Amino acid sequence: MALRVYNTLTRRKEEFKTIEPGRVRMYVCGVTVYGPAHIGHGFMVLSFDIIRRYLTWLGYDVLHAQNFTDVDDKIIARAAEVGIEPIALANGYVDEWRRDITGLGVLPPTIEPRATEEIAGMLEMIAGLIARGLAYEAGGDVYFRVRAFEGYGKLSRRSLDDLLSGARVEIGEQKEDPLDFALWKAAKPGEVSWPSPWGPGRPGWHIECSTMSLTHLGGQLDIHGGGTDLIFPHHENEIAQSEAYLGQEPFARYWLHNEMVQLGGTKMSKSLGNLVTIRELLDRGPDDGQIYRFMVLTGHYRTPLTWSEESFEGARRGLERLRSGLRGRDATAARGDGGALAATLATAEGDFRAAMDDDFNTAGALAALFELVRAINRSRDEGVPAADLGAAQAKLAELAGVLGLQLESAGDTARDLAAAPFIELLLETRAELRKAKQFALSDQIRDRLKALGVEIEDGPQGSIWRIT
RNA sequence: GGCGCCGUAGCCAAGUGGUAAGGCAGAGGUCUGCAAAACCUCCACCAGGGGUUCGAGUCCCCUCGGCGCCUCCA
Repeated sequence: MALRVYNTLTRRKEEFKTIEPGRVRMYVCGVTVYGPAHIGHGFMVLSFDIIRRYLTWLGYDVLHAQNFTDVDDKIIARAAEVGIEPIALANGYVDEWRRDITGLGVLPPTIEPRATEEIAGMLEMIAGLIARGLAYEAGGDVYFRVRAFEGYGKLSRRSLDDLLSGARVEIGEQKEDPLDFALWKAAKPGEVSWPSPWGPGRPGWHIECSTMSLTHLGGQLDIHGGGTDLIFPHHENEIAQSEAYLGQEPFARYWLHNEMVQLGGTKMSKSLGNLVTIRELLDRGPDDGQIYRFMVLTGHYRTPLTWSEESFEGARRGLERLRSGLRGRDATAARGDGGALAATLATAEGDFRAAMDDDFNTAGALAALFELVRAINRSRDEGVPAADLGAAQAKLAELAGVLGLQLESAGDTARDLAAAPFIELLLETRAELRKAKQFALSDQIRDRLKALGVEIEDGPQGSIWRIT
């Protein structure tokens, strides 16, 4: 079974084949850093983090570039409001962004280019487009000549006539055609700017992604990702610039787009102001980043995610249940055999992979993991040998890790190692007390340990404990 | 208006044409000194109406409802 991905360009699922064997070049449009990131951005980075992790697990060497747009109209406007330099404002939100996505457990991209550090490459590309007759200078601005690029509209499935009705020309712009878009914008007096052959100015929004993917990923891409709201005009324009400049197509073999997060019936966005920031989410609890990831996993990246406290709480409980599979790793007396468990293990991994191979069907992958959890828990109750149980638990943790879920609590790995023998001692003592029907004392031990963050659960094979 | 997406149980949600995964919540049961957890069992006329087909949640058309994009957007 091979991986199949939904390609926005063709509007169908296609078998995934890389340009270079074993290597994936993936460029994902990042964010404009002029405000705090919200959970819609979180959905985007989580979606592509999961895709990246899965590709890596399949054995691909994944080059993952994700940019920061750190100069544009909104940044300049916001900086003026706050009274600081645009670059300083952008820097602050870049730092905040990195903290936020770390809190979501997202792997840092391989390459994180910033627009302001790539000006030279953009100038070269713009000059090249002018030389090819696909762009022109007008009053210090440079525009892309849309009608000179034959394939314009192929990603968003729009005709030039459709576009014309919605096109608009800002005052002061000297476009040849309303459809043309800016590659370079002349600086207004006092604005942050870079020197160029056409006078001081700054890059247009779209050119940065074309340049950075060319510079850092070497031209043609395997995957180009981003939110659906970027299909038009951003990605359409990137295609025009890149294919015109490179003289080859496709710019990207697979265009992957995540849907939008909904809040209160409409899209969550900065301009509408109806948003929950990632910071707010993470500040609520140390585990809320993982819970949000679980919530994302229960749906699909191409289906809108509706945020509600109710579904978030459902995700919290679901994640807890998934984690129940890792409880009581060493508490099993050898009894029974692990044959059934081993069989489920193989089935579950196969189901997991089949689901993920089908355009990253994470909900289906989770279902396979729950199947495994149930088998593990049943086996633990039955008293399967520790080695069989451990193998199944290791596989569960591995597959969950492919989705970016950390099932072991921090305490399972490091913090409690030193305390473990003492906790075991207390459990043995308590077992004696219970045998002697000294329930007041045994309950006291349970309560006191719980207050210290150690939860005891009595089961048919003895008691197990875990750090909460 | 143009280009698209979606409508599956109280909630979230998957679903290659062959009588519906999974999670949460709920009901009953097992285990247990108690608690918690776990385990077992139960819980869907797939928005509505036509059509194609031996057979449709799945394909086609229409209606109703929700959403996105149409040069700020993840």
